[in-house]
Amino acid sequence: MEHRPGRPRRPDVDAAVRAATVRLVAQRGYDGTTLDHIAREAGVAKTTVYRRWDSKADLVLDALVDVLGEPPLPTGGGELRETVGWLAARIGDPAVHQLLVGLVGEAVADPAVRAALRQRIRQPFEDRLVAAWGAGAADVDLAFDVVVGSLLHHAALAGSIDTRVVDTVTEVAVRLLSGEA
Amino acid sequence: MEHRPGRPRRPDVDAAVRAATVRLVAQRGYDGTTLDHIAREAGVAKTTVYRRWDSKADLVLDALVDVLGEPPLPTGGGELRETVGWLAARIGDPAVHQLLVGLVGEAVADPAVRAALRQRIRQPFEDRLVAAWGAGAADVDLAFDVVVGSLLHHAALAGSIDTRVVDTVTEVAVRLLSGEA
Amino acid sequence: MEHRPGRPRRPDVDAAVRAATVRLVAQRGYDGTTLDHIAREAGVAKTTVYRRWDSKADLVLDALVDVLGEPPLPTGGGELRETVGWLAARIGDPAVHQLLVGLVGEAVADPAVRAALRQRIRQPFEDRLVAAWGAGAADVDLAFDVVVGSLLHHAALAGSIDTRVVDTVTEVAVRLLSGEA
Amino acid sequence: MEHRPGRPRRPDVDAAVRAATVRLVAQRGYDGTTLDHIAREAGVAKTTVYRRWDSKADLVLDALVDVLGEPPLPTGGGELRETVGWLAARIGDPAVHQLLVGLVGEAVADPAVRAALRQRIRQPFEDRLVAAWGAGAADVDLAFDVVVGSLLHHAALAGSIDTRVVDTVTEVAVRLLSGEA
DNA sequence: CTTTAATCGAGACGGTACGTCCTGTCTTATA
DNA sequence: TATAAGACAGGACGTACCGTCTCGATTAAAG
Repeated sequence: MEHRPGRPRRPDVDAAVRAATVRLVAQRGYDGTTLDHIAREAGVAKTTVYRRWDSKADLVLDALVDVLGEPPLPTGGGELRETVGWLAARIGDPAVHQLLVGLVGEAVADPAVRAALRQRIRQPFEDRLVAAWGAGAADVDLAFDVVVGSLLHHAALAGSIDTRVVDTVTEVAVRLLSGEA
Repeated sequence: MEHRPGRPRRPDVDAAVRAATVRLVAQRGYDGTTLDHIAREAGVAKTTVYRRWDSKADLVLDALVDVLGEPPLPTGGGELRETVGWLAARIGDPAVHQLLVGLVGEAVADPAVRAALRQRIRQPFEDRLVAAWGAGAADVDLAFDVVVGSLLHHAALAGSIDTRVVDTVTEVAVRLLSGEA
Repeated sequence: MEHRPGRPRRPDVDAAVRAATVRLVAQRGYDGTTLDHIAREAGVAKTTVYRRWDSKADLVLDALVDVLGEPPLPTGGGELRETVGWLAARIGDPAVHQLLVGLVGEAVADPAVRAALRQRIRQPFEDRLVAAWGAGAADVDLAFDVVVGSLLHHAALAGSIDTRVVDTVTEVAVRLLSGEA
Repeated sequence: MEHRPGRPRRPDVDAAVRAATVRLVAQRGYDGTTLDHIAREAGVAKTTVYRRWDSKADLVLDALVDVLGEPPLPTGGGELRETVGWLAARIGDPAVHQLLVGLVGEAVADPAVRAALRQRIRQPFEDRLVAAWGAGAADVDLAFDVVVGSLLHHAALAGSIDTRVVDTVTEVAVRLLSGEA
């Protein structure tokens, strides 16, 4: 039980700021959301936000990890479709795809965001599937890109996500992972 | 042969500005590229750019349409794979995916960009496939989203595009369009 | 009659910003006056202020030169007392000493402000006396420092300026300049 | 011999903090000196500084009183010129005028600083002269403002203090106090 | 050959977000 | 109670970018 010197950070701030971030980005998009606005919404000074996260991208990624949740544990047979379906459904959540599409935009120009996105979003998903199914890492990466990329792009062009598309994309990814490609 | 009164527009400006846009966005990304910078690079005043395009998004879309080119005409049998493969290969061009990913980011917040992207990028592709193959518009849209979305997302997370991925994604899309889904 | 290219600067902005600066600094002091506040008060964007003046000190000095006015022209005999008395009276104006004391504070740390203060405030006064009276530049500088310094310090410690002090300081300076020191 | 409950204050802290303040303000000026910086330089936590002094101005004033020292005791005839000359010479010390000019800047906007400056800097000087010489308080105040104000202003515009100026100003003040005005 | 009308270059302008800095207050554990 | 360490609120700073505007100068066709 270690004690670091100095005043401890307020324990509720992280959650409040993340929640404000999710709420505002879902409403107004990544670029339309100001750090000043997030701070005010969370009832916190802007300096406090910058003390805990290095940048807007860092904060949004953290909020995304939080709101995304963890892939379900394998519960018997058929968990492949279950896991992939869970991912597709999560992307369907407007909060999730708004946060994600903003980060993808940053990732193009910033290798650090790129790496963080791979490690904190794609990796847990990959770990689960590799462990439970013995799938190849490269195949899982591809399936992930197909599910997330297709649905994100669909959402960007259509404004929302059609359930039929979710199902079809899930089907495609499952087939890719089953080695039928 | 119509003549509007007043000084005619310099005929070479459009091409120069588009070329500067492609070059700069490919190098520095969408957000990292300034309109002042584009204008200077093209040897033109910022006013001239805004007289011809309504906004940064409008200009970038135009530059993208230009650099993307047109889907190849059907040349006999097998043009389905040919057309889809052409699209996938074009996304592999760094200039293309840099321009596109910036626009997708804008599209999320701006319905006008959304509509323009659908009409000027996806529509020509769809028209070609529907005309030549009798495919359903909804299926073509889906295939388009899978190809473009998957590859864009792959590029965003990896920094570049792997040829193996291009091939696999093409295969998946062709299968979707062949009605085997 | 030269024409520089580009949109000409709005001709009324300089005066409006200077006036706002004088008004606000007189009320709230140098440190208590924000550039945002000045801009808003002048009905102008902050960027416009920064385009015309390099820094807060630069702007305040300009406003001071404006509100200080010019030493009176010699009108016959006795203009020595007249000129010195004019200076002392101007320092008595709250706007003048508020602006000035702020600049003196900056001058201590910033040689550029120091030089500007010497050139734009003290020089015109010195020129007048040297030209009309043949006084030595060093003596005039000293007299200037005594008048301005004493009254500024008096104002800083008392909160306002006593007329008796103005008269005595004027007397001292005149005597210094008359060569009786 | 009173004992207050709790841990006693470290006895060396006051001196260390005052010394750090003098050193840093002399080097970088009042505004250029941070309380964080002072604390670090003194090897002390910022909290400790704020427990002992109410504000930056309060601390700097205290450091100034310390570094200024006390006017010399009358040693027979001629102590008027001696006392005034001592004051003028002390202002010539860069540390003294850097600290002082910063405080004068604060005094303009803050009546508390004004009062403290009068009481802790000017009062001892006044007391000495009134007691030993029977001079009027108003005259002493004026002489003080002339000496301090003139030299401070001279230093601010010139960057340093010329000895000739110190002598002349001393002379002027002595004459003012001798009732020859 | 003058008028008319639109273009171009150059740069000012409003508005808004950025990320940094500093003061003074606070909250812990430890002495 | 003092201290070290550091979190926190609040607010100013100066910079950057977008899209609009206002000029003078240019260029062609129309009168």
